[in-house]
Amino acid sequence: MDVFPDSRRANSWFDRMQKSGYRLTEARRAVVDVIASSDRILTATQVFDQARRQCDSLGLVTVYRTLAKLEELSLVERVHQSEDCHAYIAATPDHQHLLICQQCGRAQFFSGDRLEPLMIEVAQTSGYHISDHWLQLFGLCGECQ
Amino acid sequence: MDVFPDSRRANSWFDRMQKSGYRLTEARRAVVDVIASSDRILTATQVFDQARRQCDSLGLVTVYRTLAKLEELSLVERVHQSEDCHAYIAATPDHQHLLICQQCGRAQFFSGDRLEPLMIEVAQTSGYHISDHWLQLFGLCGECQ
DNA sequence: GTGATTGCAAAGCGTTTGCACCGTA
DNA sequence: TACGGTGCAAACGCTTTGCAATCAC
Repeated sequence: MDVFPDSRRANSWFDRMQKSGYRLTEARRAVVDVIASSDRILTATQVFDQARRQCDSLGLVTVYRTLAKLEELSLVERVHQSEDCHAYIAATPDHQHLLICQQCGRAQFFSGDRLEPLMIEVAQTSGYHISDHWLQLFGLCGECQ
Repeated sequence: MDVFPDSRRANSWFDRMQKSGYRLTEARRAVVDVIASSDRILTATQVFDQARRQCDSLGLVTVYRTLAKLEELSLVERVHQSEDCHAYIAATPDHQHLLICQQCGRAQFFSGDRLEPLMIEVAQTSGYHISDHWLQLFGLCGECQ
């Protein structure tokens, strides 16, 4: 299911964090383990609930602070949906786009959009200088159909 | 700049609201006038500040309630950006995509994406049933470059 | 040892709700 | 006149901050 074996991704994140000067605490390990191994988008509270099984002294505040650091290191990205913009998912190193199951939150990245021609056309007709784009697909995953 | 002359759009919204059983009050007129005539994305507070010039008894609560009704009638849609998901803009009747200036919030819709082939391909490789898509471009408008 | 990290409690922010008064239809 | 709409104040939920205790390095 996951391209990245769970523990391997978590370990690579620990490395990155340590190299960036962050200490490895039990609380951070728990939070990282949860997000790095999840194939679904998760809210801070969902991360908290799951990570608490592994570190029962964990506070919600630490989840927020760890998420902020992971986002800063581009290891995690925030996911926007029409009603809810408070979910997170493990990021891909290259700029890819998300496909999200609206029922269970299972998500995967895809690439291969050919938006360049459209972006050039829109830039010309609008006079805007376009620097970024966002593409996201929504639907139902195999198990939720 | 606007496809739709400001007052004409506002008036068509008043019609729609009245036909849906909503009363036309001074407060609603002020809120509608602001959003219908703006070529920028606006937060509830920005709508409030601008509409208050026209209706000085206006409360922020009424702005939220009016925005909810306009959204329900598909006259207004919520705009998401990476950091901020609290803006609104006059909607287009057909499903189009947004181009937003990251500096001033000026925005315009565009059409002509050719995402069908990509969506079919992603659906096949992922096993998802895709029902919706989101495309948004970000950059700087002519005046902000 | 020392400075980063933690959890708690409290504050902050945008948004929603309860309610009595007001104004449209 | 009836009842939908209003503004105020208070409540709400999520997130951030202040702080003293704790723990990784």
